[in-house]
Amino acid sequence: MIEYIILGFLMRQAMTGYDIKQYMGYSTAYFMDASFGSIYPALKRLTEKGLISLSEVVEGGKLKKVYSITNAGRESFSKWLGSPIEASKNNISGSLTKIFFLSYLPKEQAAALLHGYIRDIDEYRQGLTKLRELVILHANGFELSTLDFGLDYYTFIIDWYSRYLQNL
Amino acid sequence: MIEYIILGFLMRQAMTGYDIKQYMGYSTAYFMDASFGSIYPALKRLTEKGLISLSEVVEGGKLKKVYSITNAGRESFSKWLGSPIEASKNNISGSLTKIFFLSYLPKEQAAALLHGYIRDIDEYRQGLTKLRELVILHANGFELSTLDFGLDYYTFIIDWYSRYLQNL
DNA sequence: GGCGCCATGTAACCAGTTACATGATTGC
DNA sequence: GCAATCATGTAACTGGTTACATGGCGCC
Repeated sequence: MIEYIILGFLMRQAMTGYDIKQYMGYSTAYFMDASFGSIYPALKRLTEKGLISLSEVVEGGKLKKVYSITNAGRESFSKWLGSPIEASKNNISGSLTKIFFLSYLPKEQAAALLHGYIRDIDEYRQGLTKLRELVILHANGFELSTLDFGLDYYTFIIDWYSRYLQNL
Repeated sequence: MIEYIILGFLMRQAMTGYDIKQYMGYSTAYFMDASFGSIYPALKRLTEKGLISLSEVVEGGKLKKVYSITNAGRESFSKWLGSPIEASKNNISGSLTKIFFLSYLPKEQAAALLHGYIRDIDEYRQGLTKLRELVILHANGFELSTLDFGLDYYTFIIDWYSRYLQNL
């Protein structure tokens, strides 16, 4: 996940590891805020894979490693961005990360992606309704309400993304 | 987390590791579904800590390890259940796990817990509103909408738990 | 005799976080 | 001179998952 966020950031401009952390702080922070302990190793891995490249710069006496995305990196990022959003798990971060970078996807492809996500969530919600019939036989009120939260929650997600899709 | 779920299940009745997995499948599965690879080691740890105890039973030729919660375990569980629900992170599972076991908490304490959670989420939501003013200066529409999702999402959470609190 | 379920467990892996270590620059 | 911020990095830990290994029972 963190690797794709980094690629996404580098799509806009070259950055250092420190910059990336800073930028996260006032952009994706609320749904995704990685630590240096995951950013620096991720930059290392991405460089080894050839998806980004670095140039070492000395600025104000400090050594800076400025990373840029390569063509292979752009390709990898686009492939990931266009792939379906996983609906199965409580994965707000996963879906929001794609929304965040959606400007890098052609409009029709973005619409298709959201459409598929809404369909998958709806399917999952229907599965929950079936589960509810089973659970109601043995669960107490408290236990049942966690399931009802789930139903309401997925309804909210479906509504929100449907509205979002219309405004696209 | 998994350790507290196990303690919660054992509050109701003694169970084997396999039972726990089964029971999760038709109760907490949609927000929390652990694998055997985390259940068995957790049972081992809980036993070592003295929070649960086991009796080995041979039933139908199969060796079963039936686990029961100890007094220390009950105490640990109640302490955890009564402690504040973390509002800071996208932690649906965390809050739902407590809702699921809320019947083990005295009504007033349950109400206080939910009340505190709603207050914390509301505070967090206000922080997001402030962040939005900052973000709007440099973000594009897609980037901003992830933040708007956050605002709508926390509004949903607040509404849901407020309604829940009233029906308690 | 083979499939599906019951039942327990371990080893390797994963995607991160926390805490630590280092050192330079800027501003009071 | 010392605190805050800039800047990079590693080691140990965390809380799991996946895949594997083992074996017995019931049923067709």
